[in-house]
Amino acid sequence: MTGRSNSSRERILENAESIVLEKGFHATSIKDILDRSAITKGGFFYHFDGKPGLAVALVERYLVQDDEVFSGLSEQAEALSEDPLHQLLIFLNLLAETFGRLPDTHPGCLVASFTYENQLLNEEVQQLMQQGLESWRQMMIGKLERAGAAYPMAGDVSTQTLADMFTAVIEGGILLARNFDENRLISEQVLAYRAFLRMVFGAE
Amino acid sequence: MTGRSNSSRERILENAESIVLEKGFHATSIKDILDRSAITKGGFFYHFDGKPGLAVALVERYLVQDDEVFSGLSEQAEALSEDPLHQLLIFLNLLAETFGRLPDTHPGCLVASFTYENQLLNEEVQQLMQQGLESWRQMMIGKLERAGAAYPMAGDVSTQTLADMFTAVIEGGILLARNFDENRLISEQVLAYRAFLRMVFGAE
DNA sequence: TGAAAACTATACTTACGGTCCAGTCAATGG
DNA sequence: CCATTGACTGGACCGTAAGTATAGTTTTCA
Repeated sequence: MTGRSNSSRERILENAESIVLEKGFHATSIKDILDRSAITKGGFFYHFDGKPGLAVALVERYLVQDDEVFSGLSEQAEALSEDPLHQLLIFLNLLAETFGRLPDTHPGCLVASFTYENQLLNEEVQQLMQQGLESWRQMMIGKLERAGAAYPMAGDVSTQTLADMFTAVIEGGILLARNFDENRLISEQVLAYRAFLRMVFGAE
Repeated sequence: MTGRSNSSRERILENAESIVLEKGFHATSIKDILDRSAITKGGFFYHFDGKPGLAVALVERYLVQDDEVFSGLSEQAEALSEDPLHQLLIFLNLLAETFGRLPDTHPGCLVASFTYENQLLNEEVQQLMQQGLESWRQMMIGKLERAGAAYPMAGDVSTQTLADMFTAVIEGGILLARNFDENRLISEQVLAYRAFLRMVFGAE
């Protein structure tokens, strides 16, 4: 229990994540990480069980942080309205604003990055990624069901598919944003999804 | 101009693409490709200007093939209806069916894969990727505008954002499909997008 | 048939990447 | 006050990858 350890470990993870999102996991060498993190190889191997161990730690950390963002915005939305549908719509507005406020191009989603290298990653990482996607799905299913209890749902799309669409438009939006170097595109996708939900729930 | 050349080159590209989609570009070694393609290093370097040259050829080929699929489905849809909105809706149905018919998990999108390694790729590749995304956008803008000329559009979402959403749900759907190992998820996202468009155009 | 294209085969250089290990040093606690 | 532990440093080791070189062989087309 030292103050030193946690800060080094966290610093390594933070730098590693940013490099991985730039270049991909395999292309990120341990030396890349060391150079940015002011630590040596030995220090790295003290904290992580090699590169596979780093991958696990990266995903774990990413999912926790992500959950914090979603939870924070959910709480804000719930404080602003009593109505479950309005809460959902406000949540999406807040999320779009959050994406829009980013100063640079969105760095990307670690789960998406790892998805296209998943043959290299051990089963533990793959399970964590699936868990992450599942938790986003369940979060949205919860919001959609609460809204659906108060408002009839049109459009004949299953709640799960509607929930997955949340993840899909964000991941797709990030991809567009990165390629066109326009952050705006993520927010626009989130707001388009919001417009869809408004129609599904017959709101105006 | 020999028959031999084209078949070897094509065989290399086909195998390279499938390995890249499994592991990512950087993690794909030239040897991996040689082993699957029954060719030697000399042969490979005869056809491509190293790995950077391979990347360019891979994207070029991918975009052409992709365009062929979209064009084919568009033509089918246009043969089945005169109405631009119905053509669009049929097109999306055909696309969802195409995804659903895949025997294995969808291999993934090369543009998405390269997006998360774009620091490694030269400007030429990045430009090609952007061109590809732009052409998908323009294809959908065309379809949406033709439908919009015949039917009023509700929902206050810009045509471009609606067009980008096509790419977003597909890329997002592929990501979900790969992680959950359920191809169904792609088709569902395409059909959810279709349901959205139906509402936007007030169809029933 | 002859020239060019499309290769095979092998050897080699260079560099880098992941891993492991032996040692250092400061703080902690008994 | 000394033994132990946590948090490292720095470098050796070994495999592997990209790319080069070169010499020779087969295939195809004109």
